[in-house]
Amino acid sequence: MAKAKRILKWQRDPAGMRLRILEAAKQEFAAYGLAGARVDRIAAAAGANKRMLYYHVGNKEDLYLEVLEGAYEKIRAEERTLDLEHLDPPEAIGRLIDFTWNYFLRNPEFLALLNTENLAKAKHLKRSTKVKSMHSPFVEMIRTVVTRGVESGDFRVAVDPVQLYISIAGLAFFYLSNSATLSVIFGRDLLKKEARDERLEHMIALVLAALTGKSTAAFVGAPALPSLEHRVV
Amino acid sequence: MAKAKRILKWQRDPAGMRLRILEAAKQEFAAYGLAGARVDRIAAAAGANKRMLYYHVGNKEDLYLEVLEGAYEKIRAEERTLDLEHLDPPEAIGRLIDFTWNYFLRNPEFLALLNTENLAKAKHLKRSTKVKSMHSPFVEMIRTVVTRGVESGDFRVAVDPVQLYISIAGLAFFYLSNSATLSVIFGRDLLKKEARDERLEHMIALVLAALTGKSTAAFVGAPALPSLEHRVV
DNA sequence: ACAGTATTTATCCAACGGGTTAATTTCACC
DNA sequence: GGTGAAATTAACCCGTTGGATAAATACTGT
Repeated sequence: MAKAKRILKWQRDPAGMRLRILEAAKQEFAAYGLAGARVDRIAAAAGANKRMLYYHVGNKEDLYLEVLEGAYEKIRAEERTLDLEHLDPPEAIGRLIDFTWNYFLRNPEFLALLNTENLAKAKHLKRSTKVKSMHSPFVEMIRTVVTRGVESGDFRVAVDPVQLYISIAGLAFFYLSNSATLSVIFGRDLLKKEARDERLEHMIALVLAALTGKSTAAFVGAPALPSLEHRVV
Repeated sequence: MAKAKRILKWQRDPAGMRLRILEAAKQEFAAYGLAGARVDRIAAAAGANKRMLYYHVGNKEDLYLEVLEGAYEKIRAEERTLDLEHLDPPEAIGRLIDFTWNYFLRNPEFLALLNTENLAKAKHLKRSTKVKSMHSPFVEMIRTVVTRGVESGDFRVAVDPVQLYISIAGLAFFYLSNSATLSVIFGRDLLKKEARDERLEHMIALVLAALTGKSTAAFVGAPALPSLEHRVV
């Protein structure tokens, strides 16, 4: 019988395959956590065979660490393009908040991955050499903004940049990462457009009011005391 | 051979058993998440047999939901004893922050459970009738404080109580829940005593400064710009 | 063309893990 | 002191899952 060699059964594409595997793995780990993730599902979603994961990346935990490192690289890379140095300090902080918020919104897997890693007490991250090095520049960027703000008189207080960043990230992270449970217990959809806009305004107003001492219009104008009924929908 | 009936192999204690199972389950789910938790480990830790879980509570997910409900009940119950109504508004908010922070510190499993439930998109919580009802009073408690603060002139702004609570919780939650990864990334131990104290001060100062417009001593005096080196340790 | 290597597929398996069945022991009440 | 229900134990079942093996197929340089 003719062996029908003309029909290619598959093409080689190691680089592409690797990317598809990592992308599929990211979604899977984000959706189910490390323990809940299934290697077979990752393979299927990547249009690959399970064996390929082991060939291209390694075992489940190696795969997970690679995904995690990639996630950190991506956000820190985007942050580097923020160019806060050329804005006046309050604007710079506002922009950082805005970016952080929208990045978290656009990349919900990032939040889930961080939670997963913290459940594991960062044991994978500790093994990672890549990740540790990429944060000093980021902290320095914020420190510069704060220093400039204090010198210009825009900020009445000098805050520890790490403390400030954790606060900014926390205001956004908790809201989004826990939106499912918060929506249930407070009986309103925290992810709908108006709620998201309101949250962003609230966060910016809160942080800038504390830093500058001046109440922004947004903060004052926030939809306070919406009604006696807390279900605003 | 003598049957040695005198020696009791075990005693009945259904109520106690149930409690031990729930406590063991809480630790297990908090430590490993829902998917990572092992029914056998829970049984062992409870000093019980695996079969007992199914006898006293139900399957793994029922067990998990019961643990989760218990966790919410516990924090809301403690919050109810805060008695914020009798404090003047800034003090009341400070106290709420202080309580939230310390509760999270004392009950790290609570944070882990919430993360686990959010990974599951709150699908268990949605089935729970108990939990939804117990949050309105809590929101009203905060709303009252805010209203009083605005009326007394202590607060220059009226904030949505839900928004405010999410911010307070977020400031504490993110720091503690993510302390493992953050400690690695920023190269300093965020859980050591001084760091914890500093964080609490920072949070109170941040929120109160935003609400009252007045900079508190604590906020100004925060260990800002610790040095050019961000590793403070 | 051809050899050698890189990539992919098709199976297999041993361990694990949730859940169940059935037998055993304790205790409350008569 | 006997009896039946409640509580507990021990043993097993069976689908799942991470990982491994070996064979097949495509590509590369010569």
